[in-house]
Amino acid sequence: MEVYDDRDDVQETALSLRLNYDGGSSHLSTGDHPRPQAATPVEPSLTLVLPSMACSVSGVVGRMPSSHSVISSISGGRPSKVKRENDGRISDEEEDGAARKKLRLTKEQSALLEDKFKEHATLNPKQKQALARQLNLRPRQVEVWFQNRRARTKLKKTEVECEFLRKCCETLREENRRLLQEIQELKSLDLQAPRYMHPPGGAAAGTFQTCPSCKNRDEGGSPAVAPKTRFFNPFAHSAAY
DNA sequence: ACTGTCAACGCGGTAA
DNA sequence: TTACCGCGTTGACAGT
Repeated sequence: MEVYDDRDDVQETALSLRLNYDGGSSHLSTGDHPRPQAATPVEPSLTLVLPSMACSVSGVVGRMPSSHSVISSISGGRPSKVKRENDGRISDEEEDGAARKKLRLTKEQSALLEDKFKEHATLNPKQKQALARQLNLRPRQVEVWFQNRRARTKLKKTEVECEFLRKCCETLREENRRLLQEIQELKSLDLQAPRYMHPPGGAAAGTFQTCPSCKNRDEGGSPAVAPKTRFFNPFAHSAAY
């Protein structure tokens, strides 16, 4: 397969790096996925869309221009180590002795992948094959792109949640500060004012005076304060064993 | 030189 | 066993 780089400044470098990135046959089996197709394709069940991360490229979505039709951009760089995986299969890095170069997807490829990702965050084998054909990439590359894209989505979501929690924390801290201050103020008032108590039976006891509202109640008036609330005890409502 | 991004890898877990 | 996924990591590369 032909290789090029969409960045103008390095195009000549890329052209000198024509690697056989053919999607078909493949001795280029990568990672842990040089496997036959699954017998039962699984329909995607999840749809995740993060508009902020969607890359929109005007115009060219859906079909690659013919000039780009067999192209993935691979930029030049120093050779990396040739690695062999634990099952003996050869990774992408080993290609006629040439090291794997950093692949950069073209804008068109990225845009189409993003579009497909918006439709569904996972691909069944059929969709993967079709997309790979359409993009002139290997199915494995499409698969990896989707995996990384899901990871990015998750990371973004986590960041958003983290930010939300941070704001919640800040709000609660502020509320706490306010309540503490209120307590302080009430305490200082309490030191100046006479002390009242709410006697259980209505009778005044000890050294405390009965507060006006309790006095009112004891004298037959309607209580100024709400009756004592009963706290919900989750264990009290548990089913009998 | 440093840092962020991202394609790709390696491994463990899981479902069929 | 196979195919796939999530997760952590690596390394190339671009931008500063």
